[in-house]
Amino acid sequence: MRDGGRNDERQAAIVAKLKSAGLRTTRPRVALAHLLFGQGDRHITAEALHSEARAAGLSISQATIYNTLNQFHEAGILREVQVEKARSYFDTNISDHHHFYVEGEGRLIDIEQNAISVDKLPSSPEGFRVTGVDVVIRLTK
Amino acid sequence: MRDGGRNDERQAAIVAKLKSAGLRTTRPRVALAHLLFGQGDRHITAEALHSEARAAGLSISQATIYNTLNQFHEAGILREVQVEKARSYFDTNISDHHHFYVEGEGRLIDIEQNAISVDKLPSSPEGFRVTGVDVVIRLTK
DNA sequence: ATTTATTTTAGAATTATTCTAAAATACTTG
DNA sequence: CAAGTATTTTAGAATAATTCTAAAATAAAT
Ligand SMILES: [Mn+2]
Ligand SMILES: [Mn+2]
Ligand SMILES: [Zn+2]
Ligand SMILES: [Zn+2]
Repeated sequence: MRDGGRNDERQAAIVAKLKSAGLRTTRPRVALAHLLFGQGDRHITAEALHSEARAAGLSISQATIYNTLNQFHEAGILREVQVEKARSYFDTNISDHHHFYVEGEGRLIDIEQNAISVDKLPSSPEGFRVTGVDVVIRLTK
Repeated sequence: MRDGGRNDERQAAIVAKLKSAGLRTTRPRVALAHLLFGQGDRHITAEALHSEARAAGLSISQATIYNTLNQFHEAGILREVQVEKARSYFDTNISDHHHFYVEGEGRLIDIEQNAISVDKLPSSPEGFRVTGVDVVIRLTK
């Protein structure tokens, strides 16, 4: 059952992504990278990713889920978003952008950076440099 | 040792604040309110407040620290700020404003609302309303 | 004063996340 | 390829912030 090599291309793209992030291409990492990066931008928690992995028939430990998410984050191919107490979201969209956060549903929605103008930033305190600007607009029904 | 009634005034102000927030004025609540509101705007964690209380000779349980912070928050006299995984900050400044967050030090610094112009907010998804706009500027040395 | 409703508390429970150290796997070298 | 070495994965325990439980203490109402 060939497909003209389309799957091989996706596979190669994932492998290249990990390689160029300085990460070894192990089976669990490649599989999780497929779930994370294979279907457009996503915002996902560790537990949700673990469920998805199990649902996909993969047997990957919880520790590996956390290790992998943290490694991807440190390697710069995932962004960590802090919107609620006690649980991190990981964002496959690493471009500069902001978020709507739907309270109760626990859902994040991207806002393009230029949809908000964060003008005239106050100057940072002496001796510090800006490592990120996070805008979260909280929503309810 | 009189002081012209200045302490009584502060005490009365605290009591009035709790009353008008619909909260009973119990001894632990009044004592914590003094620590929280008696020395200008602050950003503090539950654990830090507990330490301060002990240092001030108060014996207040951990559960009461959490209960009180949550009640003050629900009553609208404290704001809860989510900047790092696994730990909440409570902010005695409940006006609309934003924050610098100094990573590593765990310190929050207020930014007046009009020091940043969050213009042309994108319209919220159909059926939702905005309950808050949080801007966090992360800093490092 | 008595009664009733609320609050405080010690300690246990919960939950996301990290740690540990041993087994498995990936990469390198001969 | 065959060892050897470095990295990764894993089960399960540990950690840490927060919440829960249910009983004792306190506050408000009668
Ligand atoms: Mn991280
Ligand atoms: Mn709360
Ligand atoms: Zn996003
Ligand atoms: Zn503040």
